[in-house]
Amino acid sequence: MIKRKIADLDLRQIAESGQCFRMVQKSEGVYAVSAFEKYLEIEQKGDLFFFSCTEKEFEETWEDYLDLHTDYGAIKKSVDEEDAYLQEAVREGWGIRILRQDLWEMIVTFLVSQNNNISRIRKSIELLCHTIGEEQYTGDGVKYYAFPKPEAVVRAGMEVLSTLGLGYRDKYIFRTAQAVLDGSLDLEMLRAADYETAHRELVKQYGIGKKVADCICLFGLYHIEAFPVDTHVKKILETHYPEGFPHDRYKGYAGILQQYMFYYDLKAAA
DNA sequence: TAACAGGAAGTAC
DNA sequence: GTACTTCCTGTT
Repeated sequence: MIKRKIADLDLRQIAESGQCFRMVQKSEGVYAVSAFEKYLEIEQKGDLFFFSCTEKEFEETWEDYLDLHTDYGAIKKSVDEEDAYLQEAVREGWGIRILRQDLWEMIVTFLVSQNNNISRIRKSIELLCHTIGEEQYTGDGVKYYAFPKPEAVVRAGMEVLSTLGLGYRDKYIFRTAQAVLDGSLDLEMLRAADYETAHRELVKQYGIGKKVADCICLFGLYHIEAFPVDTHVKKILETHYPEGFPHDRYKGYAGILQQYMFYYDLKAAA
């Protein structure tokens, strides 16, 4: 168990921001997350955080996962003071960060996300992990499931995938897993590529369009210049930025601002 | 109940 | 290139 004081971080906001689907609330201020075949519980008390891991694991995995090396205070400060909408969105989602999540997990997750809603996405991903993910235990004996690798997806086959309630998305996942195994989709190449190249390669894949590719670039490759436009963001842009979003002002990190806006819109709808 | 949900593929022009 | 339809299924 280690303790840290961290600014610009709120677990509830991140868990509900639609960028990750395996961070669940255990109790008031306590969240559990499974990523990179590891499991972590975090308790938040204001800007104080308690992590259920060793110093070593924190530095090797979770510090980076939570993007703690990025100065979100500076990003929020850069927001145009005249832009009342964006100011309000940032005030509402002040503790959001872009998690540095696993690429393969994000590919599958955002394939599932298409024409879908958050609660159902969460259930589908959890069922997928429970059904074909590897069963694992923490040092304290807490059981959890790792996210299934491409090998596990191919091994399961369409027979199993089709029972998971994924709808027509099951074949996208199966064929993408096959593509990773046969080398036609090279994850290492994607990790090394710049945003434009990664996006171009991703949309070649069956089931991955422009929007899903942008989500994968933003959440799976940390290309924070990627700016996914879904139906919600499209409406936001039409309503608040009829002249177009000021991409020039926020060149290189517009994706982070997209996340504040998306979360704000989600909260407004609730 | 029928429509909808953080899109993409397939088809028709 | 752009417009339109269809695709699975849990939820409301």
